[in-house]
Amino acid sequence: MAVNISISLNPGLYLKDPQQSELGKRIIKHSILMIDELGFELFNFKKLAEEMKSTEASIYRYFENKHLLLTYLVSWYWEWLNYMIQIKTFNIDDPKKKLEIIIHTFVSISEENPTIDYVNESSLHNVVISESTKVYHTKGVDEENNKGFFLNYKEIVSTVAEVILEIKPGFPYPHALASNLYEMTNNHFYFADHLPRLTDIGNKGGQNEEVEKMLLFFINKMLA
Amino acid sequence: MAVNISISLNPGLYLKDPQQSELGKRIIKHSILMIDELGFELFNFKKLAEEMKSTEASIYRYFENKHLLLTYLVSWYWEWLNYMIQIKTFNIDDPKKKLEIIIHTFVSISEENPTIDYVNESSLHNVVISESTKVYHTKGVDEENNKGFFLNYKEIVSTVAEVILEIKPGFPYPHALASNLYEMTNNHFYFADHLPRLTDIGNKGGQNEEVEKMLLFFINKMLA
DNA sequence: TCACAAATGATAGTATTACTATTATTTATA
DNA sequence: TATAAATAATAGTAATACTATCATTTGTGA
Repeated sequence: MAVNISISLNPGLYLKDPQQSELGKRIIKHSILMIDELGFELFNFKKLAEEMKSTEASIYRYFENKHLLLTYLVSWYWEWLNYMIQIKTFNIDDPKKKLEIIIHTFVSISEENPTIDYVNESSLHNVVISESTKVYHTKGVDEENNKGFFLNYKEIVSTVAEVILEIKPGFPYPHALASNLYEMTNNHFYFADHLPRLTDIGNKGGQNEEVEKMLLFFINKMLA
Repeated sequence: MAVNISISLNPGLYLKDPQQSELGKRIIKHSILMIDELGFELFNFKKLAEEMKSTEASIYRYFENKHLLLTYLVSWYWEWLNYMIQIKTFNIDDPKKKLEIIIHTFVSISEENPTIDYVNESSLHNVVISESTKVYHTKGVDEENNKGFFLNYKEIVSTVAEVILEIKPGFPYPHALASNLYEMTNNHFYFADHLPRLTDIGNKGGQNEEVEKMLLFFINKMLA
């Protein structure tokens, strides 16, 4: 069975929808791999063009610049995460169970069955962990926010916040706890790999389980 | 009384100690103001040189590049935070009280009496809030970490983690909770200003108090 | 106060980056 | 099979991120 999922994203992010053509899909595929490998600063459209045997000019027909390409990729991740959360919590009634599933999804999303062949989910998660804060830490945030570029992130937070309120009606910081759970996940994967003294997660195997356990511990305390 | 505090930082961060000369101090002063105003991406040494009536070449004699300058400024902030925490918790015995003082310091440090005339503490705090994750989210993290560039951050986390363990011996995630408290502070100031749906903090006045109250709520739950 | 070194300024130059423009060629489609 | 659309090939520009060289100013110790 070939499931054809197409993640639909804010058209302001691109000049031409990359999911609608072969070249566009190759841009997505190779940019994820290259940003994962080189980091965002050393990545550029010239290198990407060489790598994927195309030209700079062709890539510029899809994305205005590398910042918007990164924003596109991260939004893709956010939307994919939303999608997985919806599916996996669909017929769960117990909000506590829902939150556990959400946390499990935060932590292990990149190990799900690959859904789309031109996206290496594991590399994309690495990109998100290492580079995603750059998406909204710029002087252009407010303008980009007005264009709706961060709605996919807000949706995640909104979903989780609702579940938190179901578990504990009247909880005073549902959005903060929600965004914090998400940010913590990425931060502590990063810290464990690069700045281990900022976390208690080990940098050997079983990291996912450790982070998941920690997040569960935190929410159990917070929502006790 | 003129107190002459000189914050001592890792010499690997600069080519020539900017705190040892007038020009160096002007670099610190104007770079903080310009990064606050323009954001890190639009900031560069040419603009800085024009602004401070010096030359690019002179600035390059102090800092290898703008990334290391930002790292220097953020380290300055970390060390200043360390210093304030030491002073303010010096003769406090009760660890619970200590943690409350630490949290108050996280939140309101930029409103302390200015300590050093070439540093606008309020602008520097803005720079930290908006740009500091870029300091350690690069492909060079591991190398820079080996050079000890992030020790000042680790010291904060280590101090807070110890206090956490004093309050609750055996607490399983002291470092994670410590780094999370610090990161939350900056994140929620930023979210309140730019992405309000990711937080529950308002973007009107009294933000400091709101964030402080939230952090206190969190630690009370976590360490109950 | 002279001589010398150190710091800074002035100027120029290079490689790379981040694009834009133009024309040629290939591919899809009616 | 003609035509439009997409892509490739190529060239070019302005800005960025530096490096190099030499001139001038400033500080210092004899």
